[in-house]
Amino acid sequence: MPGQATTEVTLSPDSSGEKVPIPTLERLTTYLRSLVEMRATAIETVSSAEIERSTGINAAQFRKDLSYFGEFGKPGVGYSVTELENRISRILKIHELQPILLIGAGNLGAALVGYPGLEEHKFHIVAAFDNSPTKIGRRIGSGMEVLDFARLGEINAGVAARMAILAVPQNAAQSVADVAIAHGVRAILNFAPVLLRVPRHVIVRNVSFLQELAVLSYHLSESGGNGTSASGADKRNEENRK
Amino acid sequence: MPGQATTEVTLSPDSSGEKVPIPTLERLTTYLRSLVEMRATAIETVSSAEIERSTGINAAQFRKDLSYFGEFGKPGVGYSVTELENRISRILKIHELQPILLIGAGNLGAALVGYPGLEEHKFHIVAAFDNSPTKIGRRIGSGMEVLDFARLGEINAGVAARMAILAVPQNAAQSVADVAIAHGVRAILNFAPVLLRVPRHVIVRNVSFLQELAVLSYHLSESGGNGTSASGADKRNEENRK
DNA sequence: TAGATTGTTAATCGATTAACAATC
DNA sequence: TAGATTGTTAATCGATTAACAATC
Repeated sequence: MPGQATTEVTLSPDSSGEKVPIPTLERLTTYLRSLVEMRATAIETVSSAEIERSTGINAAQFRKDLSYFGEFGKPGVGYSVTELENRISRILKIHELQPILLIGAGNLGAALVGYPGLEEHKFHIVAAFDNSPTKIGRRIGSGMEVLDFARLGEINAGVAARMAILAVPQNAAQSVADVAIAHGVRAILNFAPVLLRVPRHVIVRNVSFLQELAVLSYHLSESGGNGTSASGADKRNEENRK
Repeated sequence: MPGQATTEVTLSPDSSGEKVPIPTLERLTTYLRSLVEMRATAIETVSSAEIERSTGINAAQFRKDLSYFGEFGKPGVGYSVTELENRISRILKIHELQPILLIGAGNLGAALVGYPGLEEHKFHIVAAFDNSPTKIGRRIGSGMEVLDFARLGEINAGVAARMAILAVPQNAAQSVADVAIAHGVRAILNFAPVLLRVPRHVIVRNVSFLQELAVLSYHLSESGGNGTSASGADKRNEENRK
């Protein structure tokens, strides 16, 4: 159970001294989304069984996930929607604006700047960079000017962002990451299909459309022309209506 | 080991009758990418140790992953780069063009149509749909016309795509998915932050930027505001696992 | 042959789920 | 109180990794 070979942060993930599994963190956003919806519908209290119904995530899983961070509910009653929402936001550090640098202002970069969910969750793209003269000076999203990538250091000295989104071509990704890291970036969301080599204190998450499509493609061929069903894709996609 | 409570496809994932883990499928694309690069460098043979170096994925993991699909290498020698590349492509059914419908022609949709990796891996977006009059008739990517979503059935009767990418707003996602499924779509890559309820024979994969950012945000706060790294300056990397 | 590297089994590690005592 | 639902422990399930006999 406790420490083994790995890096071991042991900064107390919150209450218990246990390391929080990544899948747990991923699910927290799902709970959050559900809670926001419930609040919008003026629902005040929610049980783990109701969370299961609305998110597809097992109720025991939900309770276990929360247990890494303390106690949140009242036995026999459930959870306060607003309180739980607040606490999860704090756990994920998205209760306050989180400044982010966007590097790469192509189609994908533009899509991200315009993505409505970001601001809603307090993720704030504070600057967009590109190194192409045809893009520098143009505006993407709702009026954000694309800056010369060469100015990243100068700009980040002011805004002090620790997160960056890399939406650059494969061959540029590593060198761009190096520069970003040199100027204080410590967490990278990488859209380029490359293994980024980074110092130990930097965290990288990769998003790969191709990977997702390939998994679908495989299952499509597996379940054959007939409908044998491929057991669970990702979530629990049972249920139908209509 | 063999059958238990789950759905159990038992259509032979390929050689062994075992169910292939999703993480294995995800890694196959990574291997593929690496192999393509090696072929470009005229490397003819590769060992699992070399795969580990280039992808960051454990050599035993690589061999185990392949074992679900048969035997690929020669003991003492390694794997033929081109042969392995071909076989993985076939496993993922991306050795031949895979037609895909794009639904939602906003920024994100446009980014996907323009994404160079797609065609490279034989994923072919054959039609793009939207229901907004301001988008219908316009062209995205390199000249693909945006069609009225109402025409999806008609169009898919011709192209017979089984995969769809959903890049629509949250509130439209479910109804759009229903329509797509009614017209033959059986695999969905969903970018909207919603739990899609679909019939059992349909597979969904979700891509959530927010989830990824949240995980980064959490870790950022965990590893502390100060620089934990007492050691070396900037570079000298460590590999980045998952 | 000697050295290298595979494919696979077994050991480990980690995550999910079921079960239940505690408690509102 | 009786019923509901939590938080947590224990059981299960699944995935990763190490180890090694087989073999080129």
